[in-house]
Formats: sequence, structure tokens, C-alpha cells
Amino acid sequence: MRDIARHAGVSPMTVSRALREPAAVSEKMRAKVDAAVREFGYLPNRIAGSLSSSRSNVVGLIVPGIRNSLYAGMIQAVSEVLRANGMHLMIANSGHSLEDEEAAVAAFLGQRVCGLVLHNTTHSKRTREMLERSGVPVIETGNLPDDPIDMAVSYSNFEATRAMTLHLARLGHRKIGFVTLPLRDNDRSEERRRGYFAALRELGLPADDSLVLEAAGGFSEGADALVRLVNAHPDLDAGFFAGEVLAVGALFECQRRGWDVPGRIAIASYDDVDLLKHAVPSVTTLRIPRQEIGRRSAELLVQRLQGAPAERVKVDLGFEIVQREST
Amino acid sequence: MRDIARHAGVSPMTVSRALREPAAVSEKMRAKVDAAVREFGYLPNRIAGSLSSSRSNVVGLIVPGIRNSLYAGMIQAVSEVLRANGMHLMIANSGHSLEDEEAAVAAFLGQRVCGLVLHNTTHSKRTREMLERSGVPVIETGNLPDDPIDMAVSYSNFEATRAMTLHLARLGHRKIGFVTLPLRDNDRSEERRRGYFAALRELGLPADDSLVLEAAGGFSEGADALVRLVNAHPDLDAGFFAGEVLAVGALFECQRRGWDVPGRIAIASYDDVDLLKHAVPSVTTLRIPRQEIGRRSAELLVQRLQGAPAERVKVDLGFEIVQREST
DNA sequence: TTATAGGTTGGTAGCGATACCAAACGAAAC
DNA sequence: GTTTCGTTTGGTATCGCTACCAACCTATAA
Repeated sequence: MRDIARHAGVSPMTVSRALREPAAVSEKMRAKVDAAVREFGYLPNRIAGSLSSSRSNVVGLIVPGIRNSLYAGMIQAVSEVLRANGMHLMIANSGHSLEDEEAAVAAFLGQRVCGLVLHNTTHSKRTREMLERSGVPVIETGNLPDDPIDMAVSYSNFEATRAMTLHLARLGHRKIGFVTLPLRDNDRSEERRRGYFAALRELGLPADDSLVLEAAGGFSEGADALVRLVNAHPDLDAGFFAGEVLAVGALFECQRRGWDVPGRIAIASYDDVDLLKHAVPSVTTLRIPRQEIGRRSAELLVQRLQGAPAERVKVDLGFEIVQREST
Repeated sequence: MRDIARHAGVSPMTVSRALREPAAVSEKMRAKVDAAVREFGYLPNRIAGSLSSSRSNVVGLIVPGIRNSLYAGMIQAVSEVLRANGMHLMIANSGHSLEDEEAAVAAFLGQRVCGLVLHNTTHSKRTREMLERSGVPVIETGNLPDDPIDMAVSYSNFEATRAMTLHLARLGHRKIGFVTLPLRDNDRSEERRRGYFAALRELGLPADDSLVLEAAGGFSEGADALVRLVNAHPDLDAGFFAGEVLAVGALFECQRRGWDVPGRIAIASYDDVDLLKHAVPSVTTLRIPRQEIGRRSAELLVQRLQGAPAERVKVDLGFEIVQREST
């Protein structure tokens, strides 16, 4: 920057200003600076800028698994909002482990991110301490926390699962199996299980533990879970899968066995991905506004950074049941 | 850090060393520092560290679309290798536009990333200039570039498409349609198209332009493309889709119309995602080592940062044909 | 003409770490 | 006891930028 200033015949201060708030600098100066910047292809060092101003323009995002296409829409939305505001995104993987989350939070705070989005609402003690002490705006998402650290943007896993279970009963299904993703260290899965049982109780249906199966999230696991459920309960008339891959895996299994869906068994899924809409038959599911969650999260962060008061915000973006051919 | 030093009764220099290279500090000092660090929950400011040492531990990754699950495996692999080496990942979206890529590169260089991975091998003039001048290690991927900026890790889109087309012919298919993703600003798509025609020429089959259809990457677009191809060429006996979503969209369309696959028409896809393996029938496809590409890219960057000589490396990780039920 | 204000420009002092060299220390050799 | 060498510790300058305030314009009003 010193060089640019020299070559433009102005002070470094003027260069800095011309780049950050062009309006505060006379047209003549701005032209000189711009010319020199272009000539030398100068790129301001944001590291130095951040250190000096103790402001940064990087937001950290921690997701349980980058690989999971579920988060892709949310990540994209966050990324877009940030970019529109001249900010950047760093991503880390917590792999469903609270320790890894803690490490990622520490690393991000060390990088002095200006905001954090955590796809998780239960944290280790040290994670909460670090976050609270840092004063960095935090968004929690993935579930609606009882005691948010700062801000939360999500939907209720409990209500969503409950609603779909009631929906299946309304369609006449009496024996509804539920296949959940692993429950360990995962409050979302736990909430969903609770929602399922709450619905059964309301319906006066027997809340049989053997109707719930835990499965890792692959196609074969979905197929396998379906088969095990049907073997244990030959009168099963609906399967509700807490993940689109599980559901489609089960659907494929039905195709292989020649079982009519929904004639022999109905299949319902979680999350509205394109695949479910185009599958044959198309699959009934819960639409979770993933992108909207990402968008709102980023917007709340941006607002806070632009001076909005630091108040605990809790946004429930809801969900929707999408009835299709499979139920 | 000054505070920590005071409370530990040592100099700031010793704190800095105790944190970065514990071996260079006596046990006594290290213990004092560690105690103070723990007591105050001190997190070193990496921004200041980077500025001072003019080293950073952040790698930038630019992909055409975060949303596309294709890149997810690669991103995950990059992320894991970096984390294992104490580094971090920033992600940006180029949305298939060279201007957006240029903006992202400028932003990342401004952030003084220590390495860059670009999922693209054609760039704007200014992008190349910036990268070359910056001296930052760069990996290009997604295709094998003729004139790499620095390092390249990929496979050959041309060879892969050619090989699958030859494979379909070997299975007895004579009239093979090809559905490509949009060609604009996308050298990968262009290479694939070339590979397809090269195979037809080798086979002595007529290279009919109307056998190639351009389609955006959705399920309906795949279904639609299949229908249009069959209408134009009633004797079409195979469809090769340059994207798994397109292929499965076409497969679903066959199911809806009751067309036997591969009896009435064979379907081949690009990229080996789980969906293709579990679909009914399972789909023949090209296995592209996406994860391996991510892993190698990150490893090459890490090696370079650890002092490996700055030589132009070009790694071809190849591909594999996965023959399944659909052909 | 001088005072006053508003708008620009420049100088100086950090931001919080690390690089580099000098000082202090301790152990081994004489 | 002194010298010497190697290791550990500390001081100072600096990384490249921005915050803050002082100095300087130019124009308008008194």
C-alpha cells in the first residue's frame, strides 16, 4: 500500500480510504489511486486490515457432515447471502462429535471469525464457554434449542415428526414403523423419536419400541430396515423414514420384491429433495425449509454485524407435509 | 498474549514459542505458560500470527456449485486432509461463471490464503495473472488442463466419455444418444462431447448432431431429454447421460412408461453415486475418483507448503467403467 | 479582510503476533 | 576457576493496515 501511495503521489491513508469508502475522498485522488491500483494489480491485505480494525469478514459454519447433501442447500444459501455482503465462508466438519465441534469452534475463534453458524444445539461445556466469552454472534440451527447461546434459526424436529405420523394415521394407516438415524450425540434424532411416540399416544395406538429401528443413512440400510420391520410386524402398513436416502432405499427394495407402494405398504420420508418428487411412485415427505434456514441465519448475522442489538432471537421457520403417491 | 506472559511471569516471546514449538522451551516454562493459557482460556490470534509470519493456514476452494452433491465428496476429502494438518477451508461458489471465479480468486488472495483449489481449468486472463503473480500454490481440477497454472489433479473427461461410448457399443448398442450438461463456459462438458464423437468415429457410426442433447441437470430434464431423443430416433437403443441426476430422471421416465431397461433402451450414467448402485435396475456408470481427487489435491498443497519444490505436477487419477444392470 | 465551518488530507500510534539477534544461563572442558 | 559452547530466554523491530486526531484547504458569512 505504501508503494501504491507513492506511485499515486498521495498518502497511504488516502489510498486506504479510497479503497474502503470512496465517497470520503475527492474525485481527483480517487482517480489517481484507482489508476495506481490497476497498474500494479494491488490486492489489499485483508489480514492486516482485520488485525488493525479488529473486524473480520469471515463467517464460520460447522456442519455434522459436508458430504450430506441435506446441508448443501443451506450452505449455498449462507454462502450467497454472505457474498452479497462482501463476506466469506469457512466450513468445518464436526462429524457428529462434540469434541470435534469444540476443536472447530476453537479454531474458528482463533481465526477471529465475525460470526458462527452451528448445525447443532447441544454443545460441550467448553464450547459454550468459549462462545459466550468471545462475544461473537452465534446462530444455532438444526433444531430449536431450549436455551440458545445467542440466536437460533430452525424448525421443530419434534413437531415435524409428530405431524407426519398423525398424517399417516389420518390416511388410515394403523401400524406405522419409524426408522431413525443414529440417536447418539444427536438431539435432532432424539426429538424426532419423541415426536413419533407423542403422535402414537395421541392416536391411542400402541407405542411399541420394536416399531422403531435405528439405521445409518444409506440406501441399503433403508432397504434392510424395511425388511426387518415387515418381518417383525407382518401387518405393517406404513414406514416413516427419517432421511430421504433411507426412504428411497426402502422404496427400491419394494420394487425389487414387487410390493405395491402404497398398496402393500406406504412410505413417507423426511426432507424434500428432488429425488423424492421424481421417484416412481413419488414419495410423501416433510418439506423442511433448509435454504430459508441458511438464508435467515446469514441475514441475522449480517444484521448483527451492521449494528443490530444483541438480543436473543429464536426463529421457527416451520415445515410442511407434502402428500404424494407413496402414501 | 501480553497478559498471559505477565501472569505466567515470562516474556511474550516465550509464550509464543511455548504455543508453537513446545520443544524449544524448557519444561518449567511450558508448564507455567500452559497453566496461564488454561486459566484465562486464551486463544492465540491467528490473524496477528499470519500477518507477522506472512504465513496463513487457510486454503480456498472454488467450486461451480456447492449445491451439487458431486463436489460434496471432494470437499469432504479436502477438508479432512487440511484439518489433519491444522489448516482450514474457505469455500466460494463460481456458479459456472468466469467473472465470479475471478472475483472469488481476488477475494481469496486478498485474504492471503496459503493455497487454492479451483474446480475449473479455463480462467479469465486477469484470474491467471493474479494467480501467477501471487505465487500461491494452485490446484486445478475437474479436467486435465493443457497448460496448467501450477498443479493439476483430475481425470480426462474426454477419455472417460469416449470409453463409456465404446463400452456401450461393445455391448451391442448401435444408436447411442448423449445427453450433456450445458456446454457454455464449461470445458468439462465440451471435452465430454468431444469424447463421445471421437468414439462414434472410431466405431464408424454416423456422428449425428441430433443424437446430442443439452440439458440442465435435473430429474425432469433427464426424463425430457430421453423422450425427445426417442421421438427423434425411434431406433435409439441406449442413452448416455453426463450426470447421475439426468440418468435417474430418464430411468424413472422409463418406469412410468413401462419401458424395459435395458431391454427397450439401455441407460448409462456419469459418476458413481450410491443412488445409481441401488436404483432398480442398477445403473451402469463411470466411476470418477472424486474423493481421491480431493485428497490428492489437498495433499499436494500441504506438501508444497511444507517445502516441496514448486514444480508443475499433473496427476491423472483415471476412471473406471462400472457395468450394472441398466446396459 | 478575517472568522468559521465543512470537507479533505496526512501523520502517528497501535492492532497482536513473529523474526531475528543479543543476552543470560548452565554444563562440559581445560 | 576460567573458557567455551550450546541451549534457553528476552528485547526490538516489523508485518500492512486502520483509528484517531491534527493540519490544511476552500468557500461562505460577518
